[in-house]
Amino acid sequence: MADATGPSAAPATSAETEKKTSVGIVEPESKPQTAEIKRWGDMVDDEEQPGDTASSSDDKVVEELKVDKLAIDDSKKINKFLDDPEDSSIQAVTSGDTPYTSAATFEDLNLSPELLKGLYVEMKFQKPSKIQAISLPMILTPPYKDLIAQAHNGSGKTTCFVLGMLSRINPNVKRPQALCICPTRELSIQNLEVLQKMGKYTGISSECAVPMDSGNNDRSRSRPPIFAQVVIGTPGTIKRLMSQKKLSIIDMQVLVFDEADHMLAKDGFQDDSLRIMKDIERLNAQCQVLLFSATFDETVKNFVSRIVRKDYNQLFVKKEELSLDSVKQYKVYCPNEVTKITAIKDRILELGESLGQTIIFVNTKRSAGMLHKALVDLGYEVTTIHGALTHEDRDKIVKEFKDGLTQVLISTDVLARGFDQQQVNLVINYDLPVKYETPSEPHYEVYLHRIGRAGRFGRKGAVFNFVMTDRDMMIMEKIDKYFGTKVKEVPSWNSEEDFKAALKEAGLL
DNA sequence: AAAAAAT
Repeated sequence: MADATGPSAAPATSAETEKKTSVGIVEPESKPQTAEIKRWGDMVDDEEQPGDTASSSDDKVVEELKVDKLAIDDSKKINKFLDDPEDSSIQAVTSGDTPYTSAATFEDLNLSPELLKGLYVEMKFQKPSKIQAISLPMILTPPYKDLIAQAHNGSGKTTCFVLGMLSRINPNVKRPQALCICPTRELSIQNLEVLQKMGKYTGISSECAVPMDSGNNDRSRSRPPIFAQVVIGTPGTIKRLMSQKKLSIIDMQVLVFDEADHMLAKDGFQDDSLRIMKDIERLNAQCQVLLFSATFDETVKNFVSRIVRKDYNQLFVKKEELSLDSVKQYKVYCPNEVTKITAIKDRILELGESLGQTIIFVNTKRSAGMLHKALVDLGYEVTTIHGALTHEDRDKIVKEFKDGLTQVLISTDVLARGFDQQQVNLVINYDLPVKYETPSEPHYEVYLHRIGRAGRFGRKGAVFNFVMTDRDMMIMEKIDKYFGTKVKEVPSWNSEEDFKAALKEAGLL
């Protein structure tokens, strides 16, 4: 148990010279991938790492995996309407000399028959996505090392950690063995639903640990202890259950942080997350920690690499390759609030359901309420979600949207991350996401997460960024520069043709 | 003071 923690705890076989090859991640040899490029071991973290991590980065091997788009198209693309989200590089850094082989099929992963059945029958998956192919062997191969994994929005990260949790449960132990912490109630519920679907045939028990009925007076202290084998929830509730001894962590094998960059940011849930992690670590030093997100800015990246166990694996994507090609981004100049509302009304809502579903992001609850009232007063059916609503209302609004009963959802950043609704083709940034402390700076991570609500799993999508002020103009320029994109301008907010042309170009009309 | 979580 304790021997799995130290850097020296690598498996007995430690042939220094074999390190490069033994660490390798082998691409599935299925296709004639002549265009595949591999680069080995020469580039350690391109970030400047002071002395403290020198020893750990020495024994890491970096590999850049690139699959040429054409090679994929030629070979196995079945659905030509889906852009392949896999065709960008993921940078893998493995540690120690554990060999990993990329999983070409789910069968390669030694999953239980019940779990495989869940993947094929319930989830209707055929083969692992790129992040799944690379990360799952790292997650599932003993010795169980911590993993920091970045992958594109909608590329299937949830499946990675859900499979990780499900496949490590001892069915005979009827106590919590896997814990997943999420930033919002909605994401916790969504992840639990995925886990229950995927694990349908496994008999594994699971439970959500999120704040309960807000409607009544807080009698929530009478919550019973948790015996479920997998627990997914929000930090405050998890922390409370732990301190009340209603959530046993003695058997914990896997600890997952979804949206890990936010969970471990100091303006996020750093304190709660660290507390939970430390408590579990203290009782259970071998517990595997998995950190997943589409974004890790340099600060967080540096921080998280220090808090996981020394001998960890990591997968990262360059920020210039993080934007989804399948989601076309636009900016629209609107001189004032009224024109923003008119543009939504005349250019978007009037098109009706042909666009699929739409999410309109705003920066504040007040802005959400204002826009909601304006559109409802104009006679349109929109729903709105933000953190000031009751839990019941939030659940209801999300459910209606997921069931397709509502087409247009106004939201604060409560749904910016992780929310997965495949029918969302259009995202509107009614307000541009900015950093709170420095409102002239874009919030790059929030921007990327918001636009990632469209284009799930390679689907086509469009984003309209409403630009009202000079400051907004600058923010869009900074976003372009940061992500290496060139967000096109819709010439006139008042032109039906302009919008239709944009939507057509995005593949939505 | 913000989004969110929770006290």
